[in-house]
Amino acid sequence: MRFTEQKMISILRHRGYRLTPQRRAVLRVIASSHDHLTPAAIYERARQKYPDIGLVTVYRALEVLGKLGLICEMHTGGDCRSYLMRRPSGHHHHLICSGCGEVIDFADCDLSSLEQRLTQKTGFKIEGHLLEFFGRCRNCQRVDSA
Amino acid sequence: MRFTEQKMISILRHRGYRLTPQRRAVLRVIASSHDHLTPAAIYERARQKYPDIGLVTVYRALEVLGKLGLICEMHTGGDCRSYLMRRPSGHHHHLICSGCGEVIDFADCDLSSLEQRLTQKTGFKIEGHLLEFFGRCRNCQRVDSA
DNA sequence: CAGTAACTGAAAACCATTTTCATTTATATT
DNA sequence: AATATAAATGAAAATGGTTTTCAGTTACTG
Ligand SMILES: [Mn+2]
Ligand SMILES: [Mn+2]
Ligand SMILES: [Zn+2]
Ligand SMILES: [Zn+2]
Repeated sequence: MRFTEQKMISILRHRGYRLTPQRRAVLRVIASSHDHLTPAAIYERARQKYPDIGLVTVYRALEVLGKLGLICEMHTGGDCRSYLMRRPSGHHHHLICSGCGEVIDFADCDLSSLEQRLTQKTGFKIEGHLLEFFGRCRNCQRVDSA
Repeated sequence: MRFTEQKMISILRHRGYRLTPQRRAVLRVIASSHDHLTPAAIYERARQKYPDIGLVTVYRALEVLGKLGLICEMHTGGDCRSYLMRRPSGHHHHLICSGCGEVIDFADCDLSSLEQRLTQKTGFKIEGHLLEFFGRCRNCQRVDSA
């Protein structure tokens, strides 16, 4: 389940943000892509709908969408350029292929018992977590062993 | 349990790397700090032992230490400037206070059943994971509610 | 229709990290 | 100890993603 473009627009406006053609273009790109996209990639695609859009504006749109909880970031372990991405509407995590970059979303993380233990031991009030798995997809495993 | 400076030196040399005073300085900083340090912070401290060291050299030393598995990186969820840090000698994770930045290491993550499930569902061969918790430490909770 | 705050784009600034390259140095070999 | 040499260093410049600045434009309210 994911937010539709319409749903995103209504959330945006409901929160007092203006609906500009630039934001519309960014929204459309995000809503219609099945991949996790970098800001630069979103920029490239948005330009097809709206050639005069600036990269700055894409960054600003992503910032707003982030605040609204409509996108989230992906953290690769490596050199960690934080990748912005489209987002299924709920909490989820990633399984990332270190070979080809393929990303699989998954949502069923159960860390609650671990969280409890940590809270007990440290007194921290835990508010969130970041969890990403790295590995090789089927294809890359095949190539590896060839 | 953590590596001693001596242990780190012996690993370094055993792998054919030269032992320079600069690397010695970086190693000493890392081995003697109880905190997670940024490259810049390591640079500042290393200069006290070895005033002529360059920041570039710190980066290069950290790269080598990374290859040798003597340090690892910390990923904050936020704007994700990857922080290099000192490392207890084994696999571990972080519990990070979003208020004051305090970091607590912990090692007992059991994600194997989740990993198995993912492997079965996706065919991925999972090689590693990134797990960080965010929350508020006792102090910051107190300040929050004041 | 205004009136106004929100929004935009170009350019410049930022800033952590990397690259380049000429010089120095740690180490192995005589 | 002197020598040879590949590895390591530091200054400076380059990179590249992201943010800031600022003057002009525009979406919305009334
Ligand atoms: Mn995702
Ligand atoms: Mn740690
Ligand atoms: Zn792959
Ligand atoms: Zn705190």
